Formats: sequence, C-alpha cells, structure tokens
Amino acid sequence: MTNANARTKLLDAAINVIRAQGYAATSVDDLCRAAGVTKGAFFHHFASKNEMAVAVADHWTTTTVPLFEGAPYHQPTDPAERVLAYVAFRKAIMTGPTIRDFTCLAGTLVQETYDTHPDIRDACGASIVGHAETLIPDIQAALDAAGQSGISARSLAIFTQSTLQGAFVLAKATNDPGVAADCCDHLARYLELIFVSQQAA
Amino acid sequence: MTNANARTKLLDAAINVIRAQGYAATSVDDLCRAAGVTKGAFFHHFASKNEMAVAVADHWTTTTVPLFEGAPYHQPTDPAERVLAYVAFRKAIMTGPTIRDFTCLAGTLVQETYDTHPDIRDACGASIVGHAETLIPDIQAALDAAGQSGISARSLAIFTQSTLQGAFVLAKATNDPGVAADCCDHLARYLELIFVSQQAA
DNA sequence: GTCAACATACCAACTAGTCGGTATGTAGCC
DNA sequence: GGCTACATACCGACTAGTTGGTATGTTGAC
Repeated sequence: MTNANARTKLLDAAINVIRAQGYAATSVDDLCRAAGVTKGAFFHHFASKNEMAVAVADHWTTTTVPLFEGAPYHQPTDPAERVLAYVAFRKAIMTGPTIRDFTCLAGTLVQETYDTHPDIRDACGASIVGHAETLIPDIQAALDAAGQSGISARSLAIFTQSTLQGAFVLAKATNDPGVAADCCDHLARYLELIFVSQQAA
Repeated sequence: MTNANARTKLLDAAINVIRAQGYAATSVDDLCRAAGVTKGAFFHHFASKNEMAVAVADHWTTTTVPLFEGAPYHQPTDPAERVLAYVAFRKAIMTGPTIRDFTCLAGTLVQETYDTHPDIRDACGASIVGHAETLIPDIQAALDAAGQSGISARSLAIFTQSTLQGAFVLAKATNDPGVAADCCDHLARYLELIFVSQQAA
C-alpha cells in the first residue's frame, strides 16, 4: 500500500479522511499529508479537487465490489436466505473500531455535494445504486417464491440501501454503532415478514 | 421574517444554506449574505461558526416541533393508525420543489461533523432522537395492542427516523424525490405487518 | 450615559491551483 | 551499445483569493 503510486495512495487515504471529516472540510493538503505525497503529485493525477472526488467515489466502488462478491452471504441455496444473510453480513461488518470505519463513503460524500456538484453526486449515486442492483435477482426470486407480486424488487433493493444509509446517520448522531446494528435487525424482520408470507399459507 | 432580528435571520437562512451546501462549504460570509446581515452581526450573536452550528441544530428543533405537533396524524383514535398516519405525513411533505426543502438539517449536519465537532453532533443527535421519542407512546401502544412483546418501542421509533434519514440520502444520490417516497411505503408496510399481527389472530 | 445591536474595516492563516523544475523511464534510430 | 527525443511521475515554492475571526466604530432605546 505504501509503495503504491501516488494516485492510489491518495484515493486510499481520501476514503478515510473524507469519511471522517467530510469533503469540504478536507483540504488538498490534508489529503497529501495523509497519503504521504506532495501537492505536485496530487495535481499531476487530478485536474482538481472535484475530479478527485469523482475518482474516489469510483475507487470506493472498486474496493467494495470484491468485498461483497467474496462475502459468505451468497452460500445459502434459498434466495430469501441469501438476502437475509446479506443483511446479517452488513450488520457483522458494523463492528469497526470507530463508526467511520464502517460507514459509506458515497453516502457521506453525496450528502454535502448533491446540490452543488452534480458530477460527484452522480458518481456516488452510481456506487450506491450499482450495489443495490446486485441484490435484485435474489430479492426478485424471494418475492416470487413468496407470491409477493405487489412489491418491486428494485424498490426493495433500494430500500435496503436506504435503511443502511439511515443506520449510519443515526449511528453518527447518537455516537453509538449499536443503533446501526438495531436498524439491521428491523430491516431483517421486514424482509422475513415479506418473504415468509406464502410459506405460512 | 425579514424584519426579525439578525440572530433569527441568520438561523433561518442557515437552515437552507447548510442543507444545500453542507456545513464546511458554507462560509460565514455566505450565511451573512443569505440572511441580509453583516459579519459584525454574526459575531455579535455567535462566538464562532461552530457555536452557530449548535444553535442552528437547536433552532431546527424549535421550528420543526410545532410542525409535527400541529400535524393531522394525531387524529386517529387507534395508536397504530396514528403511527401509520405519521409515516404518511412524512411522505406527504416530501413534495417540496427541491430535495433540499424536505431533507433534515440535523441529518445533513451530523454527517460531516460527528467525528470532528462533538458539540454539533450532540445537538443534531438530540434533535433527531428527541423527535423519535415523541413517537414512542403511540408505537408502544400499537405494539402492546398487537401483542408484540419482543420489539422495543424505542428501537422501532429510532428505526423510523433512520429510515427517513436513509430515504433522504438515497433521494440525494439518485436526484429523485420519488425514491424517498418509496422508502416511506416500505416503512409503512413494515409497521403494518408488525401492528396487524394480533388482529389477524 | 450606558448598553445592546448592529456596521465597517481589517488581518493572519489557510485555500485550491500553478509553474518551473527534476528523476526515471522507454522507444526508435544508428 | 549508445544516442536523441519524448513521456510519465513527481517535487515544492509560489500566488491570488478566501476564510474565520477581531477591532473599532455608530446608532438608538431606556
């Protein structure tokens, strides 16, 4: 990591610095210091601070995709169980030493940029929606199995991400990671109630 | 509003400016310009930008409390219906001209300050949790009526706020207020499924 | 006259971004 | 192999403008 090139070092550092301080409060010098590179290197790789923010949103996607692809929640044979295992996995990784460590870069970044920096907003949106979309097949299968024809799989997939983003906000506001875990339990209960309906019939 | 004192004008302006731009990206001059007052007035009323942020979180509570107290969702006689009417009310006010107009100042503010400004974080936390607590009596009554002894009313009240905060984040990320409304529908369905369980028995 | 409520002028520190320069390739020609 | 020509990656001093905050008025109510 340390002997990676300056661009990668900057993007890796930016993930943590921006999650802790926010985007606007993070100066280019802050990022260079955290990455151990100079300002010259920064502006060699990125035309502006803004362009770096777009790049870091993409980098966030790049780093999280393998994490989820390699996660154990894909193992159950039943789609509904896979979705619930996904929520359990999300809850399980909410145990970092600090709240910052398990919160979402894209969610944090978009909150302060959605109205002023459309390019950053779109990159964050693509990251979050792209992840949500990986859940749609399993959710659709689970809904079909439960005979739930009135619920959109896409809407439900988006809702899972919304719940997680909200859980992060509440964890920050209460300074208590446990609140986020509680929210996962409610999300899991909601999904169980939906997915189980036909099995009960 | 315009002939209010400078302090009130600043706090009113700060709600909208900070919701649009974020806290760190909002300069004291921005706030003074938006409020139509001078910098001298700002620092006459607030010792620092930070102190103003704490004050605006409190001001946010002060302005939203009457909005919810006077809302029609208290009318149903059944507690469960009141809770569902609350969610419907939250959905109904998500129709501002821009996303900024219906998002939560406290949620936006805490995202970028939770780690660096504990005083602002606590003020935001108090605003959100304080609002959640107004829902607890109805939620508790609805849970009791449904025989749901395994669910904490407080945890569920917090979850409603978490869901709303997440809905705001997703609406921002997708630049689509409709996403937030969809999330309200899912929240309502979850509550219905919980509250209805004993009625079905 | 005193005091709160502002206004104006100002400052030191910091900001994003620039620019001239260096170090290390590497491709192609002879 | 040795040479030129050019490209990439990086350095760090510099600048023009902005920032939060201060110092010093002014004004009007009591």
